[in-house]
Formats: sequence, structure tokens, C-alpha cells
Amino acid sequence: MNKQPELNERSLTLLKNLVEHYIQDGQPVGSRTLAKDAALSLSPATIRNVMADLEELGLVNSPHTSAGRVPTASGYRLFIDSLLTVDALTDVEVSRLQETLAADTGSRQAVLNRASQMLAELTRMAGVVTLPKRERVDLSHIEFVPLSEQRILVILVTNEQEVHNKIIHTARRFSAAELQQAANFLNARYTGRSLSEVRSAVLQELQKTREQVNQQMLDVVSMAQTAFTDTETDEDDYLLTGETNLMGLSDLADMTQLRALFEAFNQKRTLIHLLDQCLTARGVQIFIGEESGYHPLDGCSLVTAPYALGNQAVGVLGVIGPTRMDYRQVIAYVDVTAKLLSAALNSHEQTP
Amino acid sequence: MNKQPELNERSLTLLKNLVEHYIQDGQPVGSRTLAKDAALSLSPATIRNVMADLEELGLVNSPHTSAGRVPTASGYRLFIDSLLTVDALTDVEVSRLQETLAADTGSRQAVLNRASQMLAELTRMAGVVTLPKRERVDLSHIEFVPLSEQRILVILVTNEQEVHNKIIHTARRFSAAELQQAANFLNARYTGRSLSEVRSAVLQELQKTREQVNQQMLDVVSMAQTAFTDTETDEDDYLLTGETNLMGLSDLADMTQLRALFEAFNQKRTLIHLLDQCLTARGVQIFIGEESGYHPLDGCSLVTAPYALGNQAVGVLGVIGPTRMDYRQVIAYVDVTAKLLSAALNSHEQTP
DNA sequence: CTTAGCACTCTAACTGATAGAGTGCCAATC
DNA sequence: GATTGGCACTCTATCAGTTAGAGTGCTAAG
Repeated sequence: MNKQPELNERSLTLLKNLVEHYIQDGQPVGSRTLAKDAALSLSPATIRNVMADLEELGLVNSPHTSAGRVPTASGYRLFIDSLLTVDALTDVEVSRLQETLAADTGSRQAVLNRASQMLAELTRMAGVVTLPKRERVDLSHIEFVPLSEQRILVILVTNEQEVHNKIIHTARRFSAAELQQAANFLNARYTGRSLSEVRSAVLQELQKTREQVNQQMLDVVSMAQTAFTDTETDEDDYLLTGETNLMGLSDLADMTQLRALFEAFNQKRTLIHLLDQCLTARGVQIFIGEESGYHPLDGCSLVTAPYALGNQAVGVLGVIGPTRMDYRQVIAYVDVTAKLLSAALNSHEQTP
Repeated sequence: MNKQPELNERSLTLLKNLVEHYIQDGQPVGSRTLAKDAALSLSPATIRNVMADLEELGLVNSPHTSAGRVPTASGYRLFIDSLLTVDALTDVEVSRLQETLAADTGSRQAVLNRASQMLAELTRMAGVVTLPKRERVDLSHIEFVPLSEQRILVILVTNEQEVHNKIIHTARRFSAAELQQAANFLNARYTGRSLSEVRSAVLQELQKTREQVNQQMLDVVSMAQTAFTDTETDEDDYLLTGETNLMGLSDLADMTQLRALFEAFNQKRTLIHLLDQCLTARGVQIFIGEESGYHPLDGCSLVTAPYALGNQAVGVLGVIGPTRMDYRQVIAYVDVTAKLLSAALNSHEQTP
């Protein structure tokens, strides 16, 4: 393999044109078509030679002997990374989107949901928004409510607005007064501190108290310990809208494939894992086809961008659609939606 | 129209055979096929005459001139109401299902979800379970947590286990002590009584108190009033599983139809309304095809049965699938699942 | 390096022929 | 009068054969 084909300007331009054509029509594009529209006037024959090179590099593909060429995953990748120019949206459009998103009503969840719907509607594909990771969880208030014999309902208010409920079973019965006392103790002592701080503080308390052999105190502390464990791990979830847009896109007409995709949407677990990987990326990130290594997404691409709360990226939003999608448009929409969502959440945070 | 064709025994048997054949093969069934298997030995010609009668009555249908007959919605209806014999499941099967359902772990929601999954798995179609209507909602505990200036988090525990959160805005600022006092007052006075009782009692209190012109008390009561409104209307929802089973059923291969169906699943509102209608029915109820008057369900049937908590039917479960489904089997499964679910919920209730 | 030309391949679409299934109707039969 | 056998007719699915079009690969010439 001494022959290492160069990717000169011309080849790249041709690849770009090919991808753009294919994205528009969904048909394999032949040399004649490319010869016609390119600013560089070349004969079909020349183009065929270039195509042969591109095919050798694995950037394009022929479905059969005499059909035009189709970009491969690598072809899309090169196109997106080096050839694609994304136009910013007009100010008018941006502010229209902002209005939709920030329509003042609603909880944080409602805003996230609107973002997902907006993406789905704009792109006519599936929109997805992960729920924000609560990086710092501050204890606002804790309350114990006795249910039956040894069951106690723990109500945990964090970050001034999020409420968690948890039923715990205790070794012995606690009186209402005891519970009240325990809650008062914890509230007075730990309000405003982060949950992890509280957890370790309570643990220390446990050791200190053990020395003093105060049985009641020890009970309370060990109960609190139970209450604080695993409170954060609940909501690893996402909001998916417009999945049905994916039906009826000719690219995903394969029923079995579509079914696998929808089952994956229901499972959630693997997809959320994939989305989490996008959290650390700076801006828009794209998985093309099989790149994700996640089988149900074969034939699909995922375009994501993280959104922030404060200065910290806490969640990811994006669009799922067929590999043959209008990346230029989708990237622009995903990008601007992420920014608008960050803005909306932060302003919402300041004036609750 | 003086000719009113009789539906004699023979015609009914033939209809029954026809429906059963069609359910199995999905192919229009012709006179010869019917002539072969029927216990009553008739020639195809005779059967053709009967078929002509059935067609005139709108019970069967020919897709085109020379194809066999297919049952219409009315045909299915007659079949289900008068001709179908449902075998009870074997004890072994029932107890196997019971084990799956009652696998001791989990909240009530988890049990409902397992029921839905069980239905989906058994029938290979979509299973649906509505969340129970809380007919009687008893106050177990109420708590007020001050958030910021005039925002108060109300935590309402009902029926010993269900927790509702609600943020209310108040006219003036309340101190933590005041809130504590208010909660104590309400808990002491109203625990164990139904929410609607509490609501009206509080209202009376409001009037009585107004005469005594005790401002603080009045504030508390009016706040409680706010807290108790609209607490019940939240969860009209259902658990749907196995929707993806519907893809790939040849009967629903039509993309646009399938898409409408899935969109309806997402909307939830109309479907829940339809399901609510089944709540009052005694046992298994069936909507065939367009009977529901609900367009996205065209071509689908809905088989439901209510389930009970105590002696009161509080929810509905069922199966959604193509009109051409094995009703005998599905009805048996839906029926037994409803009974098992009722049993599981009630035993769960008694030994929490 | 580029281009024109040519042979070749593959697909999509149309055609016609055929077999099979099923009906409707009529006349014969029980 | 109900039932049946026979026959003509209709509709569908399928297969093979044909054609047109698009596109490629290769080669030789500019």
C-alpha cells in the first residue's frame, strides 16, 4: 500500500457536494450529477476517478455495481468535522425560540420538556433532554412522619425546592416526639450544607456518640444515616419527545430496526449512559451511525450539546434522527437551544 | 326488505369457524376451507349461500370479488358476545402468574407496572394499567416547610403512604413557629379523615373563626384551604408497556396508522378517558375497531377489566392489539390478571 | 492529468402469461 | 324447499422476459 491517496481541495469539495446532495435527495448520487452543479467544471469521468479514490479511503460506498455513491459513516464524519459550515440563526428566529422556551409558566421540568418538544418540532425528529444532574445538593429541610409500626416516611427538601420521599424501616419503634426531636436536631444543625457533608458529619456524630453510649441519640443518628443514603441516585432520566416523527422517515422504514430503537427508548439505561458521555464535551457533539457502538442506534445519528446551570454543565440535550439528516440545520438548532435553555434555567433560578 | 334472514344454529357455527380461522391465519377464508373442517359436513356451495346471507347482515366482508370472507366489526362483536367460549386457565398457570405479580418487592406502582408487563408479555401486544383512582383519600399527615419569603412547601401524606408536594404562595410571611403550630393543629384535628371532609371542615372553621376575628387563625385556615385544593387531580395516568410489540404485527403494518396510535399513547388524555368508561363495567369489556369512536384505535381492539381495591373498582387494566387477535386467550389473561392484581393489592394493603 | 468513448452491470418498471382461489348462479337432486 | 355439483367468470399473485436508464470501470487519446 505505497499509494497513499491525497485528499486535495478538489476531492474534498466533491465529497462535500456529494454529501449535500445525498442529504437532500436520499438517492445515491452519480458522477454526472456532481459534474453538473459543481463550480469546478469537471467531466463525469474525472469525477469517477476521484470517487474511486474516495471509495478506497472508505469515505463513500456503492450500494451496487451501477448506482451512484453514498457517504459512509467516515464520510459523514469528515464532512461534519472539516467541510460543514454552520450558519448562525437569524436574531428573529432566535428570539422567537426564546419566547417559546421561556414562556413564563411552569416548573423546571416543564421548561426542559418544552426544550425537548422544540427540538423535535424544529427538526421533525426526536428531541431528548436529560434531567439535570444535581451537582451540589443542599439540605433545606428534613422531616420524619411515622406511618405504621416501624415504617417511617422521610421527607427531604433539597435546594429550596426539590422534594424527595423515602420510606425506611427501623429497628425499633419511634414515638412522634422522638421523631420530631430528631428532625429538629438535624434541621438546626445541618440546614444549608450539602448532602455529602451532612452524610459524613452524621457518620462522625455516630462514632462520637457511641462513646457516650447515649442509646436514644444513637438510634436517631443511625436512622438519619439510612435516610441520607441513596437519595441522589434516583432521577437519571430523560425527556424524549417526537419519537413518532421517526416513523415514516423513509430512512428508518425497516420495522425491526425501528422497533429496536423504540425499545431502546423505553429501556433508557443505555441511552442515558451514552448521553452522559456528552456532558463533558464543550459544545455540539455528534455520533454518527454505528460510532456510538450502541446497536439500536445503527442508522441513526445523535447530535447533542450540554446545557449549563450556573457555570456548570449539568445536562445534555439533543436530537436523534436518521444518519441522513440535515446536519447544518440540526447542529444550529441544537446549539442555540442549549444556549437558550441554559439562559432560561439560570434566569429562572434567580427569580423563583 | 321483507326478507329478514334468520340466524340459525348453522349460520352461527359457520361464522364462529370463520372468525376462528381468520384469527389464526389472517387470510380471508373461503367456502372450501370452511367446508373441510366443520363438523357439519356441508358442500362449499351451501356455505357460499350462507356466506351471502352473513354478508347481507354486515357480519362478514369480501375484500374483493374473489377472495374469501373476513369478519367485520359487527361480526367480531357477535362472535365475542355469543359464540366465544373462554377456557379458564389451569391452576398451574394461574399460580405462576400470581408469583410473578406478587413478587414481594416494591411499591404499589411497581406491582401495577408488573401487571402491565405481564399482560404485554402474555399476549405479545400492548399492556395498559391505569393508576388507581383514589376514591377515598385519608389525611395521614400534613407538614409546612418554609422556603423563601412567601413560598411554602406543603407536604401532604395520604392513605398512610402516598406523598404529595405542593408549593403555595401566601399573602404574608409566616414564621417557622407559626407553620409548625398550624401543622400541629391540622394533624391533631383531622388525621384519619378524608380529604373532602377536611376541606369542608376547614371551610366551616374559616367562617366560625371570622366571627371571632382572630387574625392569625384566619391566616392559617385560609392557607390550609389553599393547601387542600386540587390535590387529587394530579395522577390521571396509565402505565403502558410492550407498545413496541405492536410494531411488526402484520395487521398494523401501515406506518401512518401505527404512528397515529403511538402519538395517541403519548397524548394519554383521550385514551384515559376511554379506559375510565370501562371502570363501571362488571367484568371484561371489549372495544372492537372503530367501536370506540376513537380514531387512532381504528383497526385495534381494546380488552379491559376493572381491578378492585377493597370492594371498590379503582382502576382498569387491559390489552391493546390488532382487531384480529386471539380473543379467547386475551380475555382469559385480562380477566385473571385483573383478579390477581386486585388480590395482590389488597393483601399488600393489609400487611404493609 | 484530463477527457471521451465504449462495454458492461444493475435496477426499476412494464408486459404478458399462467395458476390458483373463490365466487355467483343455475339446474339437478334429495 | 334445502342442498349440491358444475361451470363460467373474476381477481390476485407470481414468474419470466423485455426495455430504458443510470452509472461504473477501463482504455486510449488529447
